[in-house]
Amino acid sequence: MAVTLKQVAKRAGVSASAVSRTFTQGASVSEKTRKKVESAAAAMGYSPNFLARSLTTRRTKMIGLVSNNFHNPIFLEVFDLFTRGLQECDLRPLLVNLTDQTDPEASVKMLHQYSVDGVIVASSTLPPSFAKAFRDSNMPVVHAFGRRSSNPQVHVVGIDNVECGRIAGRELARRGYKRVGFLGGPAIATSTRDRFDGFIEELTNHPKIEVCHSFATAYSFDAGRSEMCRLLAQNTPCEAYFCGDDVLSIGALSAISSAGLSVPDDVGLIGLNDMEMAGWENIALTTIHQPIAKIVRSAIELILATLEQPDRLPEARLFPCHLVERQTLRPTL
Amino acid sequence: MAVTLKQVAKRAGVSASAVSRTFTQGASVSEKTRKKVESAAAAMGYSPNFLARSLTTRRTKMIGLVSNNFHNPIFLEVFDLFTRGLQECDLRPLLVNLTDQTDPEASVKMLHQYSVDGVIVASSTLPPSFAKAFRDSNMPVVHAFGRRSSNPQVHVVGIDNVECGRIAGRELARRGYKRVGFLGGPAIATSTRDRFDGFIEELTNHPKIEVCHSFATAYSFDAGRSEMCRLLAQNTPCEAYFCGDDVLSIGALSAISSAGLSVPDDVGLIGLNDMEMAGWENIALTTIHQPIAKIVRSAIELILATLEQPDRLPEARLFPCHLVERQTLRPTL
DNA sequence: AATCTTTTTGCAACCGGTTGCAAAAACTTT
DNA sequence: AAAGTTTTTGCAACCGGTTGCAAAAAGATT
Repeated sequence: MAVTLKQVAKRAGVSASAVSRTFTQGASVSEKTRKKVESAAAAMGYSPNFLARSLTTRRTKMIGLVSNNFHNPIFLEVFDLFTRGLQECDLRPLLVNLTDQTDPEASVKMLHQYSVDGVIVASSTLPPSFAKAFRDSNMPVVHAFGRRSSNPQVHVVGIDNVECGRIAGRELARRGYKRVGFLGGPAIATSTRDRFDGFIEELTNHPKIEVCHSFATAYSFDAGRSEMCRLLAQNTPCEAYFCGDDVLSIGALSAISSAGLSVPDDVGLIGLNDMEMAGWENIALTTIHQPIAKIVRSAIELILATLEQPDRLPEARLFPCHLVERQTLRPTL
Repeated sequence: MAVTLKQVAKRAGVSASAVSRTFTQGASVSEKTRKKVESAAAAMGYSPNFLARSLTTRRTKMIGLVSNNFHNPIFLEVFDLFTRGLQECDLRPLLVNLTDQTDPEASVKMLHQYSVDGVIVASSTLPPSFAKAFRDSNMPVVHAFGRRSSNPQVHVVGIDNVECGRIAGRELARRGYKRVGFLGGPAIATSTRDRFDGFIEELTNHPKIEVCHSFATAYSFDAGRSEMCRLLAQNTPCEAYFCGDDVLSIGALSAISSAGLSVPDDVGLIGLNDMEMAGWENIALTTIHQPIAKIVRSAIELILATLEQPDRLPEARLFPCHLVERQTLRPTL
């Protein structure tokens, strides 16, 4: 079916090596044979088979792009950035959805069988067993949106979630709220824990502020909404909440307005991510901006560097986040 | 680095063929050698290299998943469904983002070089030159969310956009609106044209209803918002609009509330897609449900069938859509 | 024109597997 | 036990490329 190198060689009246060399960067071919080969190839519609090539070059130029976040709209942007960024570097993402996966080894094995050059794990809610499996895979791995570990064994690119918690805490304190809440994502997610820890830490500097907390079952609108409904039904809801994520905040927002309350007059809200939707006029969420584009770019750079130099020491690149003020916190007193 | 078949063969004391056969479905190996091979393989951590295998089997089990819709949140769901569905069939999606691509041939060539078994194009806004390039690629191609053509040369799975336009028109008429508008996506997108045509066609049955139309620059929140702002600033906005897509509707919704108007009292709105967000309580969009999960499942089935039987005639599978009533149209009089 | 360099070329082995084929081994049947 | 049948096995060729190496061709130098 497909045209092979040998057929081109025959037609061009040269050896197979000559054809191969015309299609490999920096190989030695005379201008004359190159022309012959190129015209034969063009006439026959030949282009080299990357997979066959990969057998000897040991490079497939495929990168496993692994995630389990297919319900948070911010990840559409993440996928967009990753795919475009990788394509620019002449790499192809082999997409792996971990959602249904129970066995971490299975995914690692599969990526290995497809000989991907490296793996980018894009997830903030990766179960530890998966993190471990990828770490032990002896493929170059970069964990984007991951957590810096005290003893990193894999590259991590993301934000300092603890610091984000502090920023949120500081901001609520500054606005004079006296009773504040943390409405986190899944309690098991490391990102949730870190944000929580930072939040609490910061607020210990303000002993007069009362702090409570609860966790939604997922990073999703529904989870945010139902958790906020529950909180509002309690006797004493807080004056303001730090939500572990924008989509959670938007769910909470919906719960608040359903309850006939208004934001920021009755309840204050601060999110995290600054997803596109947070800026929509009917949402106008005050939130902590996470520099996704930078994270993605950096993750790609890091994986490229690791391909060049596989024994590179694991590195953690954490980007600073900043507050974006919109309309869900009351003004400073 | 990686363990090869030959090493396993040596350790197990059998020929390479024996090892190969142990790892191929339905090959003839005695229980005894299978055991020997399996224990050697397990001890060495061997698993067959799919790409090397693909050279002889001519199956990579990779499917190109091509799209240019990375800004409409519904596509996150689409990607989720596709990746999970493909994984269940033991296929791997090689994701291609067409956004920056100017040359259709380049993508086709790349997919060819990676020897994908087939291609799923998931896009409702595919420029014709791309559609043509994929059609001519002589790979199995299924166009999901595509348009049925009068002379189909590629499989299409999607909805009947013309019929959706009719449904919307019929519904607005039924509600007694006398002045209705079509607020479409990009005017070049075939899906937009079809929805428009159906809408107009239906409303010719109601000569007393006045119809106007305009097109947003993209299927996005911002585009919907700014177009609706423009419309509201006119002297005589319509009583109700059919928006070509939910995300457009949500943008329009925002424009309407910013203008101090309310939905559905001042302006009625009907969308198309029934994305998750449409059901959120603070949005509650009345919309036409597009059965994404069915479309995705069907697209996968169709590509599988085409892999089995490559000369299958091009087929168009269009799924019926139905109205989901929420709170953005006024009740029937 | 003869010699020395440099570049280009083809051969052959290899990457990691699969598979048709015929021989070998294992069963059946008589 | 011999003959016939079925299953299992290894050899060798192949899938579509790349690459080290030595020979051939081209170019430079005297």
